[in-house]
Amino acid sequence: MTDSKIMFDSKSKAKDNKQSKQQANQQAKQQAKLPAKENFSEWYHELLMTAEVVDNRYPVKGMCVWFPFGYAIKKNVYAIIRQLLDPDHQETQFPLLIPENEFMKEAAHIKGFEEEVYWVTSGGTSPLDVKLALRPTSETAIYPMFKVWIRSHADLPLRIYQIVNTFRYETKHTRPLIRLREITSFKEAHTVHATWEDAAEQVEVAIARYSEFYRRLALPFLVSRRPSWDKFPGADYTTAIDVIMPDGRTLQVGTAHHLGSTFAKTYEITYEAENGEQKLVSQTCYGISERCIAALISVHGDETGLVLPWTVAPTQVVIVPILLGDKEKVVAVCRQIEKELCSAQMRVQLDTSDERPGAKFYKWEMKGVPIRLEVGPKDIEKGVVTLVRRDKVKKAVPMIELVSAINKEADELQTALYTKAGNFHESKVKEVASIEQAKAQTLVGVALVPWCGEIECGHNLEDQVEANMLGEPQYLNFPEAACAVCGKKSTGRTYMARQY
RNA sequence: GGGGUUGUAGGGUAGCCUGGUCCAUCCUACAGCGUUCGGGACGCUGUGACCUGAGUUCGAAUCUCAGCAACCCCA
Repeated sequence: MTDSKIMFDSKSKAKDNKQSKQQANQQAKQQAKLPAKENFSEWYHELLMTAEVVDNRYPVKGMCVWFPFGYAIKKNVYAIIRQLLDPDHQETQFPLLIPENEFMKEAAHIKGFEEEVYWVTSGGTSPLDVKLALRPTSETAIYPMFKVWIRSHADLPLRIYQIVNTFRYETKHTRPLIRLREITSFKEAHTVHATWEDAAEQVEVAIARYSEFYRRLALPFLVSRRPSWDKFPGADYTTAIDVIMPDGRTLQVGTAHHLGSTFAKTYEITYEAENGEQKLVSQTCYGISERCIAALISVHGDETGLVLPWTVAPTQVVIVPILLGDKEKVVAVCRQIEKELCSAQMRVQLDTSDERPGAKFYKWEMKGVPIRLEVGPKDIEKGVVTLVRRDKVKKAVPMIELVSAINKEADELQTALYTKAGNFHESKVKEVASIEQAKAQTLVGVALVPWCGEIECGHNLEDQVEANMLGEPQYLNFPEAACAVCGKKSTGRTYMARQY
């Protein structure tokens, strides 16, 4: 009797357990989805981990580990940069360590970086005679060599670039890929020219290349001339590219600096002109870092995970077999398709793991794979493949036209991504007339504010609007309007935003 | 630069307030076996954690201090 009671009890308990387990299961599945993108910060951090882009658990502040998958994205993205620069730039590599005496030569430059430099002060147990800086950027490493390399006008223009890690002791809050103490993938180009005008032209070339780069990533951006108080330390002027993030703040994802002859004077970089005269060179430098990946991920991603453009996706097509009926035949057909797509130069993955199809769908959507193919008995019977784009467009395509159909869908996906991103971008930039309007707009996006160009008015704007000035929009013309501070009429404008 | 919150298996969590019930809960992930497979399968078995250091105490995941790290808000 007691036995039966115990049995009853344990049985009902087991039933309760099962129910609560199912509930917990459902809950866990809900939680497995990413947080809403409106909650940008949380969404961003979780996506980086779940999609395996970077691992922020490395035990040094501001330093991340690239997961192999994230690294694969990075390689593909940087392949585009290389492709755009290689025709007239030479890739090179300079040392990480810079001797203190070289680093300390250029006063304006030092002032901009001195609080952010890591120093190597000893070798083993012996203190170093000359301290060594970990490059926060490489001007002071490269330019002493330029002095040695450049002799005559025939050596100019000189254009080099390197993709290296740099170190900055950031005191502000660090964020994966956005604000790091070790920037792992700083692409810095350095060019040397005979005249100031040639260098100015090179800045335009740089911006054009970067524009093309971001177009290929389907990312809309703003180009602006940074205000004088926010230019690169030692530069004549700085032109920058910013992307608007989902929360309306802007991320600086590219800069091009006209260095004039500031560094040329300091490092005595001169050339012999055709008339035999020794002249100072004019220089530029321009850079892009892994922030471009942060922008890529943030702008295109959604609550299901990454959304990657075709050109940079580590896996472009995933094939998911639906193992029903004649399983061996399904797998055989999948292998055939895999082979065909590989020979069409696509990055293909056939997922034969023993998860169920649904689980695979979620997994590869998290990874941002542009195109998924589902192949099951029904498809085979009809001679088709079920094709699903990452933006959820789904159709059956005949097996014989598969390669061309995929190429077409990849193109359309790219267009769709760009359109979507473009609409978002447009919706986030607004012309305003007053400080109050600018203040309201910068809480949600970017304000385009009339500005006479006076430094005093500029500082005033930043103080009163409580946002940063990105600077004057480039390649755009505006009608006359009254400066939001002093009321003076001009055609000048500035973008204002809260910046990352 | 200023303020705040937090640190428990690979990830997410319960326990902390009020020290002993905890060789630490649950979900997920992972490993093995079997049954499954057109949108996150199930059963059985198994692996895995109290950030670091010092202190208080008979006794610390729990209290105190410091360090390291992460996140949020403001400038």
